[in-house]
Amino acid sequence: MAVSIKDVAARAGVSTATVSHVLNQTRNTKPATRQRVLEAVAELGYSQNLSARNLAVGRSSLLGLILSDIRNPFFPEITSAFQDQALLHHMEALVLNTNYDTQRTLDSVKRLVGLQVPGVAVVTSQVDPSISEMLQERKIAAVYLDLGRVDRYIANITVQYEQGIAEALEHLASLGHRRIGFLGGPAHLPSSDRRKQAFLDTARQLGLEPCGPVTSDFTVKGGYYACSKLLSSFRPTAIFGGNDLTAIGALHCAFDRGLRVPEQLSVVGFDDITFAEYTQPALTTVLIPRQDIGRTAFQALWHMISSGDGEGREYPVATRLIVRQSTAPAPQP
Amino acid sequence: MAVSIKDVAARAGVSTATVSHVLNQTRNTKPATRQRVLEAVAELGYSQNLSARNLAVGRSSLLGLILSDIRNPFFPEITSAFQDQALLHHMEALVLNTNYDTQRTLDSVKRLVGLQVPGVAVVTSQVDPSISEMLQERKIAAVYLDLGRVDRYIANITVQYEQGIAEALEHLASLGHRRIGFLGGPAHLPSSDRRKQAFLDTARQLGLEPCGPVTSDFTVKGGYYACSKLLSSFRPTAIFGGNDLTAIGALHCAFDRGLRVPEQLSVVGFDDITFAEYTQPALTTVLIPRQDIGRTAFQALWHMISSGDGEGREYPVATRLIVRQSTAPAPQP
DNA sequence: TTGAAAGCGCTAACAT
DNA sequence: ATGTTAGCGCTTTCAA
Repeated sequence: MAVSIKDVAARAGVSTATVSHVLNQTRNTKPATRQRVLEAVAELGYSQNLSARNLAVGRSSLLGLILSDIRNPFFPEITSAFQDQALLHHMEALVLNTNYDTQRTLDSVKRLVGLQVPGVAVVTSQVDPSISEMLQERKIAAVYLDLGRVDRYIANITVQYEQGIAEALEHLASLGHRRIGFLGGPAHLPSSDRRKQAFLDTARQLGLEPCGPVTSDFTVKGGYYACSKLLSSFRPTAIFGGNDLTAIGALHCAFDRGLRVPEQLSVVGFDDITFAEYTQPALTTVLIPRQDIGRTAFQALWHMISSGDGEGREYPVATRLIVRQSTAPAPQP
Repeated sequence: MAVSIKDVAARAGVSTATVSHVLNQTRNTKPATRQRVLEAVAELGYSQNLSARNLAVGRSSLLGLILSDIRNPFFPEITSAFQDQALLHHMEALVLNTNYDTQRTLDSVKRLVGLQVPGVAVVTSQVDPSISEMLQERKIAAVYLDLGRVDRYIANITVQYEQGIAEALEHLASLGHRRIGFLGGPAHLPSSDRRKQAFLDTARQLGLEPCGPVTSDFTVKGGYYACSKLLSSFRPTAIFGGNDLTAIGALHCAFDRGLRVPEQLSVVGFDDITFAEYTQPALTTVLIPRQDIGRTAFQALWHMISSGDGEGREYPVATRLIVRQSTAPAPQP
């Protein structure tokens, strides 16, 4: 039906092997032959059947990218950078959305295994051990976000929250803030815990009075209620959101209480460049470089795939503080 | 290397044909046999090689989803709904990002052709004719957004902006607004043109004084400058953003000029449920049901793929007005 | 109810 | 420098 390599070979008057080699640049060919093949390809509008190719070479040109929620603005940035890198290496990114559902994550991995992908980036807040096991057993390269483990076929990206949080607190302290609230995330999330710990450690070090942490579930609504609780119990002049959605919730909460940000309440959140456009310009943020994460994830996979042994590495990714419209604390009544 | 269908067959003491049929439920098998096969599959941890399967059946289980910008919050919603539908039908969605680049769109299509996908959803603001031609020639089902054409292997989704815009204007008029600005999009975009036209038509019909349109490029920054220009030339009490990013830009502009929204300036934009969480609660919006678009896109493809003839259809998708914190125009100085 | 075997389109030895 | 050909793992017709 569709035009196949045989048609091209016939048209160009060469063997299929030659066509294959020309297309993949996998051995020398006389310029004239090469030319004829390329012409035939163009004339017939031929495009490689990648299923066949993948079957023959035993691995797919697809790379898996498992995300917990593509609708969370955190992830499209990662996706985009990952895809761009993949494209450069003639690979495709197959993005799978798990909706924070462990079972669905497992299913996704199985589907990727069936697709014979050589590598998978797992960018979810939690990773069930069965997932990394399944991948490692099959020698499929995998890179995780803040998993904290490195092994054969297992690489890890560590976001350096600590440094960004320290910068943010130093900034607030230098403006004169002392009572700073923290809206923490779910206790079971390692990244949530690290952020809280970094906040508390740095706050102590700087001699500040940390308020809270009050726990939220890392959603806008959760941030709203946590902030509400925090403002009722303490009188912070600044609030640090445990993640970006939480900080947005805090903004809404401040708005509803008639507290102007940042004049009467400074809010700091996590963020990245694109997302900043959609929110109020008053939000000072710790930037999590999502593009870097996406790019690094690909590179980690690529490294394991192309280096024979598949030995994984640790990839630190720095955060950065973005200051906007900061003010000193308002005088208290 | 990996466990193949042969291994399963051997383990279960049956032929590969039987294994295949059991797995695909494509013919009756004695329950006992079936049982043995399934056990063997479980024990060996077998998963189908989809490359081989796709090669054999001549079509991939992948569906293409071409987006102009995955980082624009408009698209992840669509992606998510599309993927969910695909999953229900045991298909994968391969999401490709074109960054509004025509050449890259063309490349994406070629890659999808190579992957033997049976269908492609093209959700970009512009579609080069060469793309729909290439797909149609190869009998690959395609669905477009606001392309305005239906044919064999070509379906179309039409977003009913007109109705949503009319509702919005009626709403503003009923509050007492009369001078309403419009921030239009690029002239070459059909959807941009339709929105502007709908605005002007309805405004005339309601006896309002339309201000503008001032043209923007459908970005936040573009909306900011367009709004700035509009406010300098006219004295509108309300502004209608040509798309969601534009409306956000208008909000920022109003903020920077010290105009409170909506007390001193009502801003209406396009939006959808999720996105609304990230923006100010003051923005009344015409909701573009992105989930509906994603779901409908899949269904359109599926219909063409499974109905023998591949005849495309027209799929209208309604918009909806979401009113928030609306106010009457402030008394003018 | 099951099995044998011929492809699907491509790659990569091995030949020439 | 190029051609021949044996698979890759699966589906599916045809036989049994």
